[in-house]
Amino acid sequence: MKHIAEPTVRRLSGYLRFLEAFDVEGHETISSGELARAGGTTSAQVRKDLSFFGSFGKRGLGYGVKDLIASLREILGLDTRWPVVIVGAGKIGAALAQYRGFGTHGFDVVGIYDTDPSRVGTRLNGVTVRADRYLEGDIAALAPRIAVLCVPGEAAQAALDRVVGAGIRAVLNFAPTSLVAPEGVTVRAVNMATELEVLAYALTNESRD
Amino acid sequence: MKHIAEPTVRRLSGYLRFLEAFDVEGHETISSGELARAGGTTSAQVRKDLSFFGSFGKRGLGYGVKDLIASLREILGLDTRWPVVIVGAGKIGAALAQYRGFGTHGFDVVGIYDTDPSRVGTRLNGVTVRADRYLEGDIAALAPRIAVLCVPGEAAQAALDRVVGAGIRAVLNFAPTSLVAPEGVTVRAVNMATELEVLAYALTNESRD
DNA sequence: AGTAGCTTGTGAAGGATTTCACAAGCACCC
DNA sequence: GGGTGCTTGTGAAATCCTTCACAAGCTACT
Repeated sequence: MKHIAEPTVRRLSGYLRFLEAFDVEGHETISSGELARAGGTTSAQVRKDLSFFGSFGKRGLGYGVKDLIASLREILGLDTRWPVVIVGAGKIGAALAQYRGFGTHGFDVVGIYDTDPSRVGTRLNGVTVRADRYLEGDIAALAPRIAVLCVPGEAAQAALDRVVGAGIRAVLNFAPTSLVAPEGVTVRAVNMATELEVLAYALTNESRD
Repeated sequence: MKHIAEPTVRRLSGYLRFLEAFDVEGHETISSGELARAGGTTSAQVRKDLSFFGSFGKRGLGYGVKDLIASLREILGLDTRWPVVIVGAGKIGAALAQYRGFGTHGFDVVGIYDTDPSRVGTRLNGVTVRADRYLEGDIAALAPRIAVLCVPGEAAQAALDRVVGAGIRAVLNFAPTSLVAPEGVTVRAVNMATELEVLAYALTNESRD
């Protein structure tokens, strides 16, 4: 398979998100133009994005909503479920653990870890917070493929090293620190400060030309 | 000013994040190569990113850490403080409101709003949750420039329309829905599902070539 | 069966971003 | 004061991504 650009994958995910809602509303088909408007892009972009993976539409008609959902789920690797561990049960970790959309999108939280004894033992959405010393053993036993880091910035690199050492190769980092990972490990960062700064930049340079 | 690509702005934000930590560690100067390693990019990219805005380094030496921090803050528009409102005081809204990094990076939460009477009146990090009917009036009075949406997906578009109607032109959306905004309004989305799906895609296609 | 009206899929063109490569500049040392 | 070793800043080249534009294909209708 040819290499696919990350922005393309992101857009596919967005299309899927919209299609799920569109399906619930009872629509049977959708055109690339409608999908584009919802995804903030152009119809040509939508068709090009999809064309990397095959041809899913009917000319003159558009795309079958349910079919396209199924195709996108398969493309994104969502036709299997993904076990996930959350490292850090503070505010953000706890909020994530209780986020229901997690489960409905194919991701199962199989473990939550924290160093703070006062948090260990609490239940979050059916999963009990465990002491962080069980982290490596549990990863070996439960074989999660993805780790979500919700630890303070100072602890993030150490947490990354631990989960990577235990065999994890995909990490979602909520700590406000940029992490260094070995080759072959995918790290994605969700960083409040960065998002706000991009907005601040946009506002500052509104009068750009 | 020439138009600057968003990925560039994102990287600048990342450099700033790293430099702040680097400064605390007591370093005086940094080379583009070190900055690149921390930011997961290349030294040429770092220099190119900075060159859009001027020349901040000394040949043979690198960049003065404090100087570069100051320059980046100015570039990103962080030399003034930005008042922010948070719409929705559920798990995520509450977690954000209590996130201290918010304030230390130049953003002040001046209002938090919710429709749920049981949440109205609670204090989060010094700010009292107010009923959503005050939203428009408060925006007019307090003149926040940025709104952070932490409402359920079904309510997100309506929330966006309200804050935009009240004069907000930059929005950070945590709801798992893609929103349609009028021209001139910048909307950034932080979407757990999308981030996880990008990871799932990466894992599924590990053996790409 | 033929025509009209849409919409997809896709090569080619265009534009944007990243990488390359090297001249220019600074500090330190002999 | 000239030489050495590094590092920046930046045009030019290369790569990557998006947009264009149109042939092909489907449905519905006459």
